[in-house]
Amino acid sequence: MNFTKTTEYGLRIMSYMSLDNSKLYTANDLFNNLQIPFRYLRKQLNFLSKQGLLVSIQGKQGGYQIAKPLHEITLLNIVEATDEVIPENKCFFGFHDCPLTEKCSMHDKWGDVRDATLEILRTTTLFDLNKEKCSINLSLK
Amino acid sequence: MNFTKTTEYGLRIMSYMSLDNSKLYTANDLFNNLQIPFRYLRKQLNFLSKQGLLVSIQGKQGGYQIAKPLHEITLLNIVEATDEVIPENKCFFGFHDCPLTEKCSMHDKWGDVRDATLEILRTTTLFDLNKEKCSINLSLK
DNA sequence: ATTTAATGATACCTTTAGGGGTTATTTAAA
DNA sequence: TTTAAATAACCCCTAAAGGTATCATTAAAT
Repeated sequence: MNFTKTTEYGLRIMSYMSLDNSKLYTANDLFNNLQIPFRYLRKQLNFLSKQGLLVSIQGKQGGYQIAKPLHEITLLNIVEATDEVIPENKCFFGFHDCPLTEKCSMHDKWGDVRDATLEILRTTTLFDLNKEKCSINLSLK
Repeated sequence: MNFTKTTEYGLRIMSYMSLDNSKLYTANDLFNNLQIPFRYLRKQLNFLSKQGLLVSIQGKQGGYQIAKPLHEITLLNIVEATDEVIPENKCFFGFHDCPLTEKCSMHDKWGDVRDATLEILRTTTLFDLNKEKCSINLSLK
């Protein structure tokens, strides 16, 4: 009942980099500021680049940068890139042939929660995160 | 962004057995009606018994039965028994030292979703599931 | 008493998420 | 043109979740 570490790291990386999306961040820089194991961070930066969320620049003075305008990247984009997203019609009890047309009490209740979750992920962009004061800086040691 | 299989199975088992909580269900019976691998099902029935959610009766004519009145078992009880409990104040970005007193936009938004999720799990009992028509039967092949 | 139909206990196997190590490749700067 | 600072690629290790196999124990029915 959580995001995977990979998704969590993905959200953390992208949100941190969105604080200044014109800047080129090195893996070392991110390692020093985020609480992510170095090798795993490297692997994931690579992955996020291949997914088109980051642009990577090789060589000396290289680094990573957010690939698109902040308002074009939603949290759902990040979650989808790093994990399987909850299918829209997933049965609460995990029956793969639970017909959505047949309503059980959990279908409705759970559907509401799932929809609310997805709605937030879908409508919140990296730009939105920084509109208001965000504690990302504060939350780092 | 899902329950674990173990939690999903737990919910499935308990909800199915709540259709008739006076009945003694054998592992074989449950295997024939739920879509859970037999050996794993056996292990989990054992586990749920130790957790006090089921009562097991050994020997010929034995089986499993829900341990308490249906209205005394919430979905959260089942989730907590089979998975790590969802922390109340978990930072969306997974920073373990993210201070809740400092508000970032995600803290509020995500907090609302998390609260709604927990509220449903906490307030829905096995009794509630069967108040309304439930498609559990229909969802089985 | 013996058989039989049930659960209990335990150890093992498999897959995958998370993490680590090493060597190549790129490119700006000396 | 060599060096240094960066990313890329590849392979391996570990722990935990999910799943399997086997044998022991219980207790009703014969």
